[in-house]
Amino acid sequence: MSLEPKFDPKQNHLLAVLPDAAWRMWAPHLQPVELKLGQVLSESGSTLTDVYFPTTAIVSLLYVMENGSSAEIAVVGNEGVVGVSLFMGGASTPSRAVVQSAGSGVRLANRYMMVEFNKAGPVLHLLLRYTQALITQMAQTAVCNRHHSLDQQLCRWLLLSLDRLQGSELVMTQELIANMLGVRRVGVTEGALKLQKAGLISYFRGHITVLDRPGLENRTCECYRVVKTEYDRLLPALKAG
Amino acid sequence: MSLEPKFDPKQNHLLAVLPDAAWRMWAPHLQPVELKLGQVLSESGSTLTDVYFPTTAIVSLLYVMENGSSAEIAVVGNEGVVGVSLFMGGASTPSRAVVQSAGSGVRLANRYMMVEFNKAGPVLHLLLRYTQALITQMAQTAVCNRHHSLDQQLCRWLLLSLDRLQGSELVMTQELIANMLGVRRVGVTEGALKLQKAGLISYFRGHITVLDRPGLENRTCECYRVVKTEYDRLLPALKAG
DNA sequence: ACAGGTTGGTGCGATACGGCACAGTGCGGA
DNA sequence: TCCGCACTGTGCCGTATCGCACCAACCTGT
Repeated sequence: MSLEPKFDPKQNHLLAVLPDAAWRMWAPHLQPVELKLGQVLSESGSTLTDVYFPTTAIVSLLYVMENGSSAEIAVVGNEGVVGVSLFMGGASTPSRAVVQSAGSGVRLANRYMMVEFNKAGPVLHLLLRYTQALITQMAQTAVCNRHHSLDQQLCRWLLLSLDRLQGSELVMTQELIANMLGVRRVGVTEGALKLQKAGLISYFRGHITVLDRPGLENRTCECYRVVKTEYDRLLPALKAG
Repeated sequence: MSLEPKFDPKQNHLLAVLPDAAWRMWAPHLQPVELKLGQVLSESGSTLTDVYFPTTAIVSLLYVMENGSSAEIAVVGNEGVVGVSLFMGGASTPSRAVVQSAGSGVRLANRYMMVEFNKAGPVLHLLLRYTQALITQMAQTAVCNRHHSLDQQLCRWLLLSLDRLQGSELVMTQELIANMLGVRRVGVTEGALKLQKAGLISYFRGHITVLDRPGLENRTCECYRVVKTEYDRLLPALKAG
């Protein structure tokens, strides 16, 4: 074996604990790659063709907003793998994977990963696609907490809740909403007052009615749309229902 | 069928698009349940025994901090399922599932879910456990963005990066760290200055050396520990490596 | 009809962080 | 050797949000 030790794939902990049979399947197809600082392993929204197992490099999962500012959602080193969306069945994610600390890793083409994935049944596939949508929601929650105003987050929260109900009324006190958003109750009061004065919602003692849904969508940040789009993309069958 | 229409399991979109064969397996075991406002479906850290498919209810995934304040990580309605950690192979998560809007749902005991899960091979199982750890990291990023100071987040970020490197040096400018955390570069400068003056780190033109790791752990918030613990729990084989 | 709890609204000072501008300092290429 | 750039540090001001305290309106049960 002429690989330099620094390219030993087993430096990646996931590969290190792979069952022997799987290791023998994958080993010939693992390509050592040098990962340079700032290198983009996968662009937001693009279809992935490979997964990367970092050995000494560190990769950041970064969400870049429309205005250019960004936030790291998670970090992946030799304990993990970049390209989770492939075996989750989603093919892409709304975040960018960028090398945060230069080093090495190994690349595996999607098709080998798929052999494993395809052993699972359609039910698990469905559940995993849902889970990927859930991951997007979590990531966007992190971004939103970082960058957007309480008012925008309130709109986002109302819309996400509304999407999961039939009518246009929410039974929900401002105190509870505050707990959900992780802010003061008073903050929600102030935000809700603005929305009410703008004629977008009306509420009374724990009952919130949305009067102008497009109005809410205008006020909220991109986060709502990103999450919504991703649910629709990953679970298209649900749109009709 | 004597079920009231409001307990029709197919109101849940995931169940609605289930392949026929799977539906026939599961249908007899789906128990209609009423979900009441504030009801806790799963407590943080406890081992799940059932998954819940909401039909008309909405469930919040809530992270409750040690000091009692909280933040919603994600919301689940009739488009999804509560208890993702079961088919991810993790059995529990550090967040609480609480009913945000009363309504109905159906419950499925873990063992039926496991039939599907077990069709997948050990490789997918490993990858899914990793993914669940990644989910925890994302959720904690959201919580941290909401509740903790830039200084604490900086410590958390340094520690998470350090865990993925060999030595105690990071090659990383303050500007890049700022992009990761989603804050101003100046904010990182100020935080790093404090850490340097406290003797915890030293840095020079893009090279950061951690001098006192326990000191950093003391300064950071619970988020670091939660994430670390969850990685160790879900991927115990990696601890030795 | 009254008491007590729940829900929503207002006020006020403290502060952490953002935006912006600019200065010092060391490295590295021509 | 010198210029330019990258990295870090400082200052100033605006503001969103927090913590806390208190009040007003309304509902519920006895």
